[in-house]
Amino acid sequence: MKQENSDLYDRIYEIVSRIPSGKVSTYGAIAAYIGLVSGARVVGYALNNLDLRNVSNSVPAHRVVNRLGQLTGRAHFPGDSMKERLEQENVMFTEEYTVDIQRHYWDPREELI
DNA sequence: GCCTTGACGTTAG
DNA sequence: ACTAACGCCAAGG
Repeated sequence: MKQENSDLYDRIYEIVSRIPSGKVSTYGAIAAYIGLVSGARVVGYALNNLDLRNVSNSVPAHRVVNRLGQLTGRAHFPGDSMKERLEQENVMFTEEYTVDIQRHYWDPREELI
């Protein structure tokens, strides 16, 4: 069965919304879960459209970081709300704008476990 | 309708 | 171990 573009975006938002508090996920993990091998860029683009959809409050995009744990999307957030948000979740930061991804890494399949 | 850019990731040197 | 280039999908110009 073929998936429409809208479904792809919706799926991304759904997975991101499933990220538990105090945990972070990566674009690649989400992309891989959907079926995209190296289409992690699409995931980022989808989150960018979040602002256009005005659902930023429903989708914790601040919990999504790259595989290095760097807050690459912090520039798209008002001020440092992304970093403060993660700190509010007791997420440990290895650097100013880098979270301890190896410790707080969360995979979409963990909910299945 | 073609080309460039982008919240990334992997492989090669 | 670090740096450079290529690849992927989607949207805007």
